[in-house]
Amino acid sequence: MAMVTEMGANRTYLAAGEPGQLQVQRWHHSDITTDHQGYMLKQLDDQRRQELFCDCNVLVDGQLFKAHRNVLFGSSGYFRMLLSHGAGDNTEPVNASFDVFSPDTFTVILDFIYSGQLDLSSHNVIEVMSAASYLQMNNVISYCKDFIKSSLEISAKEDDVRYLSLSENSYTQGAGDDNTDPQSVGSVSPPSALWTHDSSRPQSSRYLAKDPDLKAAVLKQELGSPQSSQQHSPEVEILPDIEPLQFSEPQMQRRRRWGARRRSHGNRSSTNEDLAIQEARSQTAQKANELYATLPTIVGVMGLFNKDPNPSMRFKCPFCTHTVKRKADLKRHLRCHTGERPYPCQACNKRFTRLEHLRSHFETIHQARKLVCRKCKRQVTELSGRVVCDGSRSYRMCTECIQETGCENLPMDGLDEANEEPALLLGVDGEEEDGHAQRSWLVTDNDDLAEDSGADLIIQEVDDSDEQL
DNA sequence: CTGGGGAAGGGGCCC
DNA sequence: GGGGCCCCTTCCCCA
Repeated sequence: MAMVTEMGANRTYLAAGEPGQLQVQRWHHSDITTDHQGYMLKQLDDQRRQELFCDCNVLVDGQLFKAHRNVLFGSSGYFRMLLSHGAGDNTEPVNASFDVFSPDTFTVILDFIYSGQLDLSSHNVIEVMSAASYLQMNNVISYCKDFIKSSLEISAKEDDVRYLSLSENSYTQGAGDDNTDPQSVGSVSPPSALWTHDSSRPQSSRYLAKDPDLKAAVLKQELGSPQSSQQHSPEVEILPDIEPLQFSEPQMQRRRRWGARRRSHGNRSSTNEDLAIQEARSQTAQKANELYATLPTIVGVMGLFNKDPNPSMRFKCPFCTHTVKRKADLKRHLRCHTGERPYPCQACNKRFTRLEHLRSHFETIHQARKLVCRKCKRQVTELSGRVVCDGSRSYRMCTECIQETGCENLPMDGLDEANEEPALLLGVDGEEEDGHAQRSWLVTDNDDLAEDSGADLIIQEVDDSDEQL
């Protein structure tokens, strides 16, 4: 038997027998496959709407939904477990009841199951994600995450390299300030979703699902839609009613870092870019607040989590599968999803999700509280070592290593760090930062610095909406 | 390319 | 509920 694959035609066929003999050919064409899958899904959806052959009754908060157990089985881990228990008896209709999400939410979920179209908006995405998590529909969770990410532009770390390259280009081209188009920077795509703009519909964004099965399922409907002629690939369309923000929080941090670097090189500007960042930050805070406002109604879930034999009240994160015992811990955890960083370091402008992280950062980076020589790693006492500054960073070095590296040859300005640091921390316009950055590898004589119990650390919990950059 | 070390981030839990 | 501590993992930089 010979198998021939024509990649170009995306066609595979199997030929049996010798030339001249009867050949059995099976051939597969992707268009036909997706066409057939879409057609079948459409048929099932029609049957559901007409309540034909429905063998599953789902009661959601008093509202009855009818569906096919095969479809639910194939779409949801929850239903897979539920239905597999009664797999032996397929004659009786299956009943399921939910009160942990609303009928509207289940309508969105069910429509997605039968059509591949997920009707997400900023108002329902949290609850849809929570319901999807409950129903163990990982693909829906993933799409909700992408929707939220794209809305908040909480970019993942995969974007770092691309962003930095953009930043480098923007900021190292001399007049980078005015040339920095927020749109160009904000166009970094979320890692698992592709966004494009439909020119026929301004102000809207289209979500391109990467799930091939989903694409196939949706293809039929797309082909049948009036817009299909404009499309080159099957897509799942989500029409967000909130505009994607221009900058994510990590992106803004990097912009700020680059901005500080530029300022330290004497290129100061605080006009359109700062305003754009301020606006974006304000929007991020607003979106986070909107998300928080919806949480109390959905995060409290009673049940078995992590195979805990004792059922207890735990709070489930609407963005992931993580559960915590305390609401306060959930609030803390949510910051890793919302991108909130309410604790800025006034010395270097880096922002943190927790006060303790800020404190740790400040003590490690700016106060040199570790009594270890940075070079030789030996213990350093106040007599055997000194604090050495490198830009905004401070280290301790033993006397021998200081002599080896030649740091002692650097000018010592007799700076009293204990008095200098609070002023530095209070500064917000970068002036102090500039002065500090110029004092590269200074050796200071202040030994009280390390033992000071953090009094130098001025902590401000900043309201993002009116923060000065 | 790889391994080590430091910094950052996140979870659990106690006060 | 907030603050803080401890522990672990991940990321990033550098040799």
